[in-house]
Amino acid sequence: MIRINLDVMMAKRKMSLNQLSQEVGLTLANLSILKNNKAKAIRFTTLDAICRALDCRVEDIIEYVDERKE
Amino acid sequence: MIRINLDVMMAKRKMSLNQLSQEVGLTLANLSILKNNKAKAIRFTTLDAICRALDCRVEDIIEYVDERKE
DNA sequence: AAATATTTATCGTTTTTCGATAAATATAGT
DNA sequence: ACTATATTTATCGAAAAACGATAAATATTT
Repeated sequence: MIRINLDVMMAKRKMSLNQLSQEVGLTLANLSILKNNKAKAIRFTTLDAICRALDCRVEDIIEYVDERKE
Repeated sequence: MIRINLDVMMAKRKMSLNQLSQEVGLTLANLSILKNNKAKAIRFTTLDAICRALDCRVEDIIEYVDERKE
């Protein structure tokens, strides 16, 4: 199971959706979808832009949760 | 910049493309493309299947390299 | 040399992103 | 309660890309 932790990282950076959408170049609507785990895929260009904007790593945004263990 | 380290993880697990494609349910060709950083996006279902098959985390597969620092 | 593994390419279909936009809902401030 | 702001949700359409199927080229190993 893949979990999106974009909300956590945004909170750590005190960044709003509005700010992030400006920096990343994604619309508010689409960022919101990603943030709430509604997206089914992601382009590497988008992931790159998010990591850059939040100055974080991939694992801060996307997490694999092994459901065999949990 | 997003870097794919699938090859490293496969080596650690001594797993061939053939094996991995069986377990993940992707064709050899498409896995090869992903492994060699030719893919431009990834579905979370695919990422999930890869992490499960290799028993690893997202960051073992996908890495953000900050080009401002390197 | 032969078998095996991997890479690269092309075609067609399906899926999904993503922008644009609008409306609904939630949150915070006065 | 009202208002402004922020976020979520939804729909439409276009563009991008995954992905399967397949085949051929290349590399690797035995």
